[in-house]
Amino acid sequence: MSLDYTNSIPLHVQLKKILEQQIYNGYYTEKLPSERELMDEYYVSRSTVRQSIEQLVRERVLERKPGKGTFVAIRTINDWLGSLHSTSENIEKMGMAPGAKLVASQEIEVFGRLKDVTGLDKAHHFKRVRYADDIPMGIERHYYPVGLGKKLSQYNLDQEAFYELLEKELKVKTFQAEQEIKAGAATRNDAKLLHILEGASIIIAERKITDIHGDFVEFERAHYRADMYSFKITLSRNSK
Amino acid sequence: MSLDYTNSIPLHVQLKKILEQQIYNGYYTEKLPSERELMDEYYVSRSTVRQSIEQLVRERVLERKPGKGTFVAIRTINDWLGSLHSTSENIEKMGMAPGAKLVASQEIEVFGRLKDVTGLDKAHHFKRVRYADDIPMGIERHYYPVGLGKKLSQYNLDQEAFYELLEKELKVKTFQAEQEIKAGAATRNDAKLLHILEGASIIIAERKITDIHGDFVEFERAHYRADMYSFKITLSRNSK
DNA sequence: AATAGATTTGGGTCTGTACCTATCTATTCC
DNA sequence: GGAATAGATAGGTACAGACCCAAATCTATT
Repeated sequence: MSLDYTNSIPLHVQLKKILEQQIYNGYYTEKLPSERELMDEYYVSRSTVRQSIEQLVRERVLERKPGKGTFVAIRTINDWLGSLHSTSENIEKMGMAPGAKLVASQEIEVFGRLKDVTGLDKAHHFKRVRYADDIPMGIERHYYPVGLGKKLSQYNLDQEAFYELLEKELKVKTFQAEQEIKAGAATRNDAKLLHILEGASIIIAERKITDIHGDFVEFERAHYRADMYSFKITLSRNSK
Repeated sequence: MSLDYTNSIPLHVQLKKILEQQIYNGYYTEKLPSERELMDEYYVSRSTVRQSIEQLVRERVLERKPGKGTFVAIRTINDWLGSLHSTSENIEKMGMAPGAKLVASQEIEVFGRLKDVTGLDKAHHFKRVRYADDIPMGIERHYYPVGLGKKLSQYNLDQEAFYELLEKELKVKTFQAEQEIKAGAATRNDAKLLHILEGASIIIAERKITDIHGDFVEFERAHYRADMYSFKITLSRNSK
């Protein structure tokens, strides 16, 4: 691929798109050519190359290491989801051991709201209980396309793995997450699993994750004990 | 103020800091000098000036307008808080009219957790009920340093104003917000105001806002009806 | 064989220059 | 008076060259 000099689209924008593509297509997975090499490859000046790369660094797609080179930034899904998901770390800070137990894994028919959100007819459903030490803290229900679910079900899910599996083992390229946080009351079933009273307050987090192409990857609905779980977010005026 | 050429701190970083200072000190409130003027003022090249400005544009402190100039970006507090606070807009989208009613405004002694968070002994406390059409939706409790509270209490707070007042009238330069979202149960008092049953699920949002110097500005604790209110957040891998 | 020093490679900073397009204003010509 | 045009101003793009720091590697001396 090469740049179109007659096009009115700035060269650094064109180059940025090309590099981005090559990264997401897996052509570059680690180290990129040096800035000077890219100059020669695309017949542009170093500042143009640098402008393209700067963009991608800003968007956290690339990382620069002085003296070494420019690298594809490998951010785990938890890195960017982490800004929200934080409270499981808090549990660790409190000196408690986080854990999880798989209580269900099956293919199901999908209908209602779940069908609207996911766009699926059938889904693979995983149900896990989350623990802090031995205290049940929340119930997580994960829904995946059947193909993906089948693959996932071959792993041992009695751990904190899910997202790591998606990324590292199954090479799913997650991209965007929409999250909604609300409150509700525990059903009888919830209550039993969480060792709380039926009707007690729970905090409900729903999350839909899509990949780079906008395709559905996962829907999660989690019910947490209100007395054990909260979400923390820090916002800053200049989003440094 | 001028740049230190002997210093090992890059010129564009030094310049950035100077500009940032001047903005936050109110020296620049609208239009900045042109890039070429800044070149002459600080004896640096245009690209260095541009680098400094680019940084600030990225952090949403400045805005560039081709053919016009570079301007201080005037973002209201709701612009950046908005990424979370969203559901009051949802109510508007549902065709309902948002409203508020002040039910208390007084100076109080502060203790316990509130004292820890705010670092105050006394505070001014405002209590408001939020409505969607005529349905009570949430109770907001705002706590301010007494001086600020006194000023605020002179305005008509039976509206959606608070943050606009802080910014436009009182010129408070808010900067950072820490927000925590959890669930809880309605107290008898809550229940009465919200027209729900005692013990019903509510969603609790606590927010602490500090200014540029890290000084405390506001603490808010809001109780929303779980069936009327939720928080939505969209996260993206490359935070474009 | 070990280590101090030079070399190479790579990003970081900075200058100067040139020309582009967007905006606004003042002037000129119907 | 109103439309077309020419400047002036401001940011946007792009190039070339120079020199600085960081990291890794090679090399020569101890």
